[in-house]
Order: sequence, then C-alpha cells, then structure tokens
Amino acid sequence: MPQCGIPWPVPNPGPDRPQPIVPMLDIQALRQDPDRYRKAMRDKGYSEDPVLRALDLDARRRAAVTALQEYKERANALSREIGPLMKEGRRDEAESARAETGRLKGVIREAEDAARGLETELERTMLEIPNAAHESVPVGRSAADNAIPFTFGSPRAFDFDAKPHWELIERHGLVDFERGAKVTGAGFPFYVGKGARLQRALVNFFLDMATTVGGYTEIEPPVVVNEASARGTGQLPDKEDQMYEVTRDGLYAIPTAEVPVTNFHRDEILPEDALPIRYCAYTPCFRREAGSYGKDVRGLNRLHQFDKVELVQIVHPSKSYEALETLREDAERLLQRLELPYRRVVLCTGDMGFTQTKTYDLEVWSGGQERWLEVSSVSNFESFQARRMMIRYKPKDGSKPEIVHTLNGSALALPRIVAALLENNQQADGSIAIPEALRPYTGFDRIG
RNA sequence: GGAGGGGUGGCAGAGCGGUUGAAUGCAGCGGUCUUGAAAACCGCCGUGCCGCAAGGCACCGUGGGUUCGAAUCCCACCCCCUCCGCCA
Repeated sequence: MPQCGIPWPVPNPGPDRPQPIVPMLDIQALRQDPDRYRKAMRDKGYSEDPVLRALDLDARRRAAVTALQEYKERANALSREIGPLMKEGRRDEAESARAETGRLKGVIREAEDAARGLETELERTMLEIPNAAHESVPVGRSAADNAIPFTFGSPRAFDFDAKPHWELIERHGLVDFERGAKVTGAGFPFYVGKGARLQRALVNFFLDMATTVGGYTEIEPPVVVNEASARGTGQLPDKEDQMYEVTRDGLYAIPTAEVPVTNFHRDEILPEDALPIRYCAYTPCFRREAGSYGKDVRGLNRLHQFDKVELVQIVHPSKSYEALETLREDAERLLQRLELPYRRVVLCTGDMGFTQTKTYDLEVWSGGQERWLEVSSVSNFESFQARRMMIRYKPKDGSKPEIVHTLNGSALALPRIVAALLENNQQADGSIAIPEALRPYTGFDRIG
C-alpha cells in the first residue's frame, strides 16, 4: 500500500490506451495571453511564428467546428422526427425527412474533414511551442548566461599529480570497459569488486536518504515502457533517437526513471489530499547518446547504460515552486553528505529544455579532470507533462478536476558521482578514501 | 504459445437499434438532525469542445462499417483477466 493514500490497486488504468499526440500547452491559455507565449518563445531562442500560426489555425478551426455542429444539429433533429412519423403512418413526410438527412450526411462528412484537418494542423503547431520559463529564470542565450547562486566546498588543491578517474579505475580494477565493449558494446561497462560494491552503496545511500529525510515512497518500476508512456513524459514524438527500442514488442528502454514513475498515475484523477505525492526510484538508464563523441565521453563521463536514483513529485499547482526547492535540497543534501564540492546552476531561458519552466543543474567538481560534471537536473514542468498524461486531482470542494504539476530531479546519477569521488578523494599513494557517510554502506573506508 | 471471458461515469455495476449521456449502489459536495461525531434523511454530482448567452455538438477500449438513427449490429486492432503450457 503506497503511503500517499492513493487507491490501490488502481482500477482499470488501461495502460496502453493509444494516446493522441496531445499538445502540452493549453490552447485557451494561449488565446488569452498570446504575448506571454511570444515572449517565452523569444526567451528560449525560438521563433515566435508558431504562436501566430496557432492563433490563426485556432480561429479557423472554431469557425469550422461551429459550421459542422450546425449541420449535425439539423440532421439530428430530422432523424428524431422519423421514428414518430413512421408510427403515425405519415410515410411521405418520413421519406422526405429521410432523404434530407441523407443529403446532409455528405455535407457533414466534408465539414468534418475540414475541421479535422485544421485540428490536426493546430495540434502539430502547438507541439512546436515550448513551455514558458518561470519569471525567476534569467533570460539568456547559452550556458554562459546561466546563474550560479551557490557553491558548496571548494576544489581540492592537490600536492601531487591528480589522476583522472579512468586511470584510478584501471589501477584498482573497479570498472571493466573492455569486457563491457566485448559483451555488449562501448558505453556498457562492468563494475567489478569494490567498484560494484561502491555502486550498490551509493544506490542504497541515496534511496535511504530519500525515503527517510526526504519522505519519498520507494518505487521499483519497469525499465522498459510502452509508447503511450514515452509520449506522456515527452520522449516521443521527437526524441526517439535517444532511446533504445524493442521494436518487436513496441517497447522502449527507459532513458530515466522519470518516464515510468511519472506515468504511474497517467490517466488518473487523484484525491486532493493525496498531494503532494513523492516517489523515489532506482533504475538503470539507457541512452543511445547518438552523435555525442569527443573527450567528455571518456571513462564514466558518458555511458549508454548508467544507474540513477530519481525523485518525482506530483503536486498541487499552487505548490510546485516550493516543491522545486525541496527537490533541489533533497539532491544537494546528498552531495553535501558525500563532501563533494558542487555548484548550483540556474539554467537561463536559452539553455533550458523545451518542457521545463525552471531547471537547476547541480554540477560536481571533478578534481582529476578539473571540470564540473552535471550530476543532477531538477526541474519543474508545471502542467506540461501532466496535461499530456491527464494526471488530475479532484479538489476537496467537489469542483472539477484540475491538472496537477509534475517535477523531477536526479538524486543522483551514479557514474559521475563515482568519477568525482575517486578523483577528489585520491591520495598521494594512489588509494582512495571513502567519505564518512558512505562507509556503513561500502563496508570499507578506502580503496587500495 | 493454446483456450475462454471481458473493456460503460471517481469506483462498482445495469443497459444490448430511437427522450439512455446512460439505471442502481458506493465515494464526493451541500443541507437537515446532533453538544460534537457517526447513523439517518433531503438535494447536487462525468468529460471535452463551440457559443456572450440560451443552447448545441461529441464521447460507453481504438479505428472503420451497416442504418434516417448505434453504448447497443458487423469488421479490424489494442488492452486486461482466468485456465493450460513454458519459464527466472
């Protein structure tokens, strides 16, 4: 029984109901305040053209729908008369009514095609409009314009030649990339011995922190999902290049636990007092990383399969920015306990994703490579995902269901944490110190 | 993989060609009663779209078809459940 007070099991969820590609934006919101969305497009670095096209299509669509409805109304009214007329024996009148509805049928079909065409085009256009950034997000064009409001710890000054983690890994036999490449392919490493134990320790530590201090309910989800779920969180229609696909069964290997966990409540109406819902989940994540090469893929920096603990929150729309801060703190606390220097980055409008309204990246300092590595991305999606997934809540006052807000964040992505841990904690003799907080989980206090 | 059964409102569950957008029960909301609560009783109570409104249109897994008219008939597909087989 989940602690969130959600009925269990969820009745009749219809897990693979074919979902139309519903726009993540509400056309009515767009209609009411087009300028807001035009500004949002500019801020995120997109052309505002789709907004203008959407408004035009919407106007034409509404006209077409109105016309269509009028034809249908006439046909329905006539149709209703036929039964009684037949009973009264007024055959001629019944026949002429029948002929007229027959004629209307053709007209209706044409009007339907017109309306449907406009609707499809509108939906397609709406999909080009990103979620508007929150007002607190700095406006900017690239990563150079991101804000860095907080830094924890400071990069360690080594009095010896600090090694990158791939050298440390090799020295201590923690990860076997070569055999991973043989057995599966590049980017699918084996973790071995203390390397494997370190993974398990981190996963357990993260989950324990999330479930105790954070108050998250632990979930172990499927690691492949169907198409409707991939749509729900926005991986489809246009990010399929990033996912491994099991074509025979129409399933996708998850790129993050966000996908199955957020879809857990797809097509549901939750009681208001079930909110906020907080889930944490450990899963492997699979990413094709098509088109990314170069030196940042060395070692553990970028893999096709990696482990991650993910946090997901489903909250009342008025509470999502509070929730964003707690989510961020839940992730930051882990870095602090691990004593890893990190910085908090607020992504500017131009650097953030299509679907987010505000995103914090947490970047850990990697002493051997002397660079910052992104280990967590914490985002508010407001209603963008929830609208697609039709996750709503039923207000306590009995009024109509409303769309919830969803958020998620990594806490944390393991490989880069391991990289930073090894690099920052390496000693002159080549051994590696395990931070205090992790020792109960590893069962050893140093490697080598 | 084989054989059956089934998908209807927040949930359960009727309906199987024409005032059925859909009985009934539960849940929810409002009220009466009560010191308070429970119980009982009364009322309200699906969603989306078009419209200033009145009102209209659509939706009973999805898509198509038959019909003047379909939740109800036909076809295809998807999903769920049960049993058998296989299996960690």
